[in-house]
Amino acid sequence: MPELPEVETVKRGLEPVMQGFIFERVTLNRLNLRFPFGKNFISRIQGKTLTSLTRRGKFLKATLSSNDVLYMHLGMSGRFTIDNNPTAIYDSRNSTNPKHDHVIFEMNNGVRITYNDPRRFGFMELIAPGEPSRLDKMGPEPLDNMFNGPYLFNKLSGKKNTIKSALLDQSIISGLGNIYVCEAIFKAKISPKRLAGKVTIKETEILVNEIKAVIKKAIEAGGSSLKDFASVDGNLGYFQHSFDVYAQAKMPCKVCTTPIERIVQNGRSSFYCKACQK
DNA sequence: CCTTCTACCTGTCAGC
DNA sequence: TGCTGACAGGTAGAAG
Repeated sequence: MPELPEVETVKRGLEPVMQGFIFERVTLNRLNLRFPFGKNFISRIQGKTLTSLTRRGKFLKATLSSNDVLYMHLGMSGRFTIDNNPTAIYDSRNSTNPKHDHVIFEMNNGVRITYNDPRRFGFMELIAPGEPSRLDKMGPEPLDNMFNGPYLFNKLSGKKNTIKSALLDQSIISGLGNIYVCEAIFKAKISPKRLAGKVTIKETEILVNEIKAVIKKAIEAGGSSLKDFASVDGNLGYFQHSFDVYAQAKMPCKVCTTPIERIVQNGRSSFYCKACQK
């Protein structure tokens, strides 16, 4: 269930073993994940240096020495593991079914990176310089200064969908998923059922601050997981983190003890406190 | 254009 | 024990 903080953790884990190194061998164990790997996927990567690895929203973005960019999305269940890393500590909790090992990168430093994804909602795509990509329409990063009260208020004004739905829209803000949207609107005391266009400027300021706080805290938790386990796993951050409302149905609200409710919006679960969130 | 719905995919778990 | 159905949810594209 990787959202921005988990993808950031993965990025930090992969960077030291991939950035600046050459892809010696790329192996695909099937023709597609969610989408087909493009034609010449292997030949366009093999022999190239990964010059920089960054994150944008929930995407990993690997720039190659050819100037092609490899976009990688973990979908729901994607994870990377690092082998032949002398500092890696094997953790059986992270073991994966090898039948879902779909992509293997072998770098010229002797490190092998395996992408495993049981549900195959993830995808990898090579984009040539100047070619349009999915990231073009992506909204600002939550921690960027341009993501602020006035920006969000402006984006929400006039919108007829709910605040829950609007915050999941990656063109408004990138990187948020179901979990951190639930958590952030709880902190901001806004009901998931509120219409986006009805959120006041004052509430928007509070909401922006809570989104930044929730994301920052989760990145820090992911960072400490990475340090402890020296492995790359988008799920680690979640295990260390307990949520105020997400998946807490019927549990007492941490603020007022009212039982947390679960409702379904746009086919997704929302968890909230109907006493605290208006 | 805007919003909502559905497909995609498999592992897990509750209930019978 | 084994079956069935619900659920997890990010994204794209269709439908409304």
